[in-house]
Amino acid sequence: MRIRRSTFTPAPGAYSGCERNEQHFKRLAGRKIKEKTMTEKRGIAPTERLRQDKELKLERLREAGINPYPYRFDRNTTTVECIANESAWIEEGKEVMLAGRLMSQRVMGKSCFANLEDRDGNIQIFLRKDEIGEDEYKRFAKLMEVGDHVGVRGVLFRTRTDELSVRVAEVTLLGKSMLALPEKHHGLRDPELRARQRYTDLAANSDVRQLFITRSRMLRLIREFFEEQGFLEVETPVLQPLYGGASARPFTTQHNALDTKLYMRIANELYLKRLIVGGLDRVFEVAKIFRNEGMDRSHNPEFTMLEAYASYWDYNDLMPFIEELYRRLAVELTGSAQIVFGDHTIDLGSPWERLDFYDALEKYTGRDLRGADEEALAAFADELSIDVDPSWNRGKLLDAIMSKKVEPNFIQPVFLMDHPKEISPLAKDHRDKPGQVERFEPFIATMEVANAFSELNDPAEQRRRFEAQMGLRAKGDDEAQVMDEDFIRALEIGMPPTAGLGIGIDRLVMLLTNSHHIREILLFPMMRPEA
RNA sequence: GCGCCACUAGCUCAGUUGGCAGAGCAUCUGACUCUUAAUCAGGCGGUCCGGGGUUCGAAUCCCUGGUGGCGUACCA
Repeated sequence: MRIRRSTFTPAPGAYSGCERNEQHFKRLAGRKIKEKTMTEKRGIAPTERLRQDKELKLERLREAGINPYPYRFDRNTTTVECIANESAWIEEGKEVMLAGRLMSQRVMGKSCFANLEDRDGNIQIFLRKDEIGEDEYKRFAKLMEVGDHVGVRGVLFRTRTDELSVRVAEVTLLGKSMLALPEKHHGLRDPELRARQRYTDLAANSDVRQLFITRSRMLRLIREFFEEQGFLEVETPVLQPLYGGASARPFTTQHNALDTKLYMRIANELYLKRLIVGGLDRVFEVAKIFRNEGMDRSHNPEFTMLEAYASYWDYNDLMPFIEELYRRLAVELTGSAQIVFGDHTIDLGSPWERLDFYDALEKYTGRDLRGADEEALAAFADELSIDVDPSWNRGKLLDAIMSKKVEPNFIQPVFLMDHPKEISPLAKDHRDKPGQVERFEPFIATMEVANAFSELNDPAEQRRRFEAQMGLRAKGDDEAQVMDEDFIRALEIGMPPTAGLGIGIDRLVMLLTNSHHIREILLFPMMRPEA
């Protein structure tokens, strides 16, 4: 903890019993001694002074018989409802009871303006000494301050400068703030502090609250969409004895009672397909996924992925399905199927381009790689100044060339289709294209936003694919998938033709909120622990 | 991982060639009954990220450690 840079040190005893905070207070205590000696010459340190001011206010409130942390408040409306019903409520003289955080306070002798902010909005409140009484007025002006939670009772009116306001008859302190809120004009900017202290970020920056409200609405719309189409929402294990369904390194953990190693899931694919085998027909899950890999602007070690499986569909059914879903989300959340992302305007409305994997490579590299063998691909990758790992096979090489030379061109939505079999161990062979599978990945703004295929349901073929993966693993590819005998048994029980889909929820939120870092759209992104 | 950049008051930021550490907001005191980044007057507030070095003198130059940002690599 870099104490010097942090205003937001909790009150001693506030979280007693928490080891981290005990350490924290030890440091604070050490610091106080140091500052006391400084006080003699230079006065009191700002964090200490702010705390002392606030503690004095608390004490005075208690002396006046006010509980600074009361139990509840009966609000009968919100700021947004006040704005929406303004004229009717002014006319009928409706008494409104609002609760929120005090975000500004302008005291002018015997009258005072302030702003009250709740989750969705902000409204000005107005207090006069001769209307609420001297004691209550003084308490509000002197002992309540920006950051405090307050409740007010009053009526709506328009000020002389024509701003909708609440003429307050009674003000109630609902929760005293003991630490200063960030500067009111600029808010909290430091990206590290914003992520580490999301509570402060949310309190200080209303646009951040709006973004996470949008994320929540998006998830609700997605659930509605899948349910309309007859999908059943299910839950599958996070802790798994075998991990599978994707190529990635897992987090490992230990179950004490079973004395066994467990993995945090890197995908839920194999479990959802077991449910299709069992006859649940159409299922989906909004799943927290964990991958033990690097972090950057579009990767967090834990992230949210939606996976869905539909019996009797193939991957051709999923393309219009995804187009419709994304278009609807854009329209509902941004008001238009044309969304702005950075410098680009992206059209989610019209049918998306469909591009065969090898055609895409040819289009952007000028080379037809369909028949190219491993050696030729390695040479070509080298030519394109791609760092080639000698352990890479044909599939990895193709994938690397695709990532480096082709994907950066995918600004407008495109379905990249029919991937090489080598990099798709769970997808069904393409019905017409030997060596390729029935798979597609939609790209938008160069981000891979989903992954879908006609699911492989032939148990013998699935076994051969797993065996090929195990071969890669033996050669040192620690992302290769592992054999799952129980999954093979499930396929032997019998899986109908099925189409499967995975959607990266976080990336979709980034797209629809024009956010360019995953940290911006996760409430609590992974951060290095505070030292 | 690697490369480049940043770190100054609680917050947002200035700080010239190496020469006394600055502003706004917040906080405190006073004035003010329609303000709204309220205003006006006055006051308090600093481990210039930590450690080491060069120098008469370091926020500033050098070395080193920490944290973060951007780019790059693997991945969704």
